[in-house]
Amino acid sequence: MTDNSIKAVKAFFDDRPTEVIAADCLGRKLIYDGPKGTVAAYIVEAEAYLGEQDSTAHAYQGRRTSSVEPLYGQPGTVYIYSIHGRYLFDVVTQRKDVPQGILIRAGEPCAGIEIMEQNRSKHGVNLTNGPGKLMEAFGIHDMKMNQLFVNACPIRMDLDHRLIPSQVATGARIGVNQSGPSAQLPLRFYVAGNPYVSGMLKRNTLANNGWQK
DNA sequence: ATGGTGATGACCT
DNA sequence: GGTCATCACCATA
Repeated sequence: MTDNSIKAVKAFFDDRPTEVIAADCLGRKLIYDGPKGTVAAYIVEAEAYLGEQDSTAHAYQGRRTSSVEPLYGQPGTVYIYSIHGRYLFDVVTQRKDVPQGILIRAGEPCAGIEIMEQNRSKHGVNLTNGPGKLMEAFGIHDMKMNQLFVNACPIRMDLDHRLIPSQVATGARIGVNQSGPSAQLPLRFYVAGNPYVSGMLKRNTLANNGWQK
């Protein structure tokens, strides 16, 4: 976690539409330096949340309570929240006071798989094919990193080495409030055919897990 | 006291 | 393997 990588990550999460950033996260390596060792996964699914004008977003209509305050921080700020007794991991996009962000929903493990199996008591796709599962696999089960900064805390993104999806698929976001106007927007992005995408059916998986060769 | 951006296991095919 | 009802967790109010 050098100053350089902090700068790079901040630039990555700034100055582009949030949906572009979400799609560009696919294939990026998410790393966590935890107490049991280093674990990492290639991001295979991410969703964009467009803040004040997005009826599914925590900051809809400018809602600004202490719980959503991290969303108003610098690009690259970590926003962790709990739901259904799980912890979900977001990264803030856009400049300060523009409360947009992306939710990382799933990843393909690439390091520390034994640690993840231990943390999850599961194996295979069930390790990381959901937002809560991914965090549990990483061994993150509190909000200590909430409001910290990617690459300046034990969660890092490696922007130098990545996989390229053969095809990026889009769809409506999962589990969002259906009552508002934004519910059906195609702001969910995932690697087509990757078995670690949440809800991915076996019959729809592709060769090479949907990555370019 | 409340409710939500999930996950599980039972049951069916 | 796929579908669905049910679960209880914890942060916030």
